[in-house]
Amino acid sequence: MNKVFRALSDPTRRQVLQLLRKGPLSAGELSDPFDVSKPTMSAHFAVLKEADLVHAEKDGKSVIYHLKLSVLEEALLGFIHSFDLGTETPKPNEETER
Amino acid sequence: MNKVFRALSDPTRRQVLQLLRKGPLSAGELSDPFDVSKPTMSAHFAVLKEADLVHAEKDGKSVIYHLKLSVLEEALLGFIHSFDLGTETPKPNEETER
DNA sequence: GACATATTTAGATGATTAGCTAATTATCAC
DNA sequence: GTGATAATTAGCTAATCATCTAAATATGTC
Repeated sequence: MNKVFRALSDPTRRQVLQLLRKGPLSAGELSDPFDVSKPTMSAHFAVLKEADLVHAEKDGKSVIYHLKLSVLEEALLGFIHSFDLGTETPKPNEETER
Repeated sequence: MNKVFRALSDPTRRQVLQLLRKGPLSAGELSDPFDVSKPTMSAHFAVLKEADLVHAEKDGKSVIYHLKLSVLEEALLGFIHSFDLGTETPKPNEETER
């Protein structure tokens, strides 16, 4: 969960996730709209993968990235719900990592 | 919105927000549970303030911090909803900052 | 095998970040 | 005003981060 928020802290990575809304895209296709080098984009993909927000699948010369919407939703909605004080399980404290 | 995600990327800051769930707390009270120096916590508060996630109010010698739940919700739910493609207003693209 | 294409790894750099201690500012109580 | 308490600012450091170019690793085509 820490990794999810860390991954989401970069605008480029958030935009990559948005691009994946409509369906899987290759690393190249995902990189095209951005004005940064391929290696830089590759590093962004690695962060998203590490956070389990995307799944990478090799297809010939390409690598196809799939959005893992459920992971994104669980992290964000889970966090938001922890503030609702009523819709939430009596889980008084979590997130003591660092 | 970029600032919100940036602010949320740190576990300490997320925990500060959690502490503020039940009501306003002073800088000192917010710092107590953490094993870092007061100045460091003060810097965290500044980031949260900058993201508009908290409101600071001076009260005598103390500074009382209030959670701005609406800002948090709008940012996170807004982002999540942009993936739902159906529950969402036709706002095709946003977040082009950086 | 030689070449082209797609992506990642290696290695370096400048900027940002979280952390600290020491000093400063603000407020309250005598 | 002195002294105590609460919080922030100043100044520094080590670690992390986003970025780059060049090189390496597939994979497919001829």
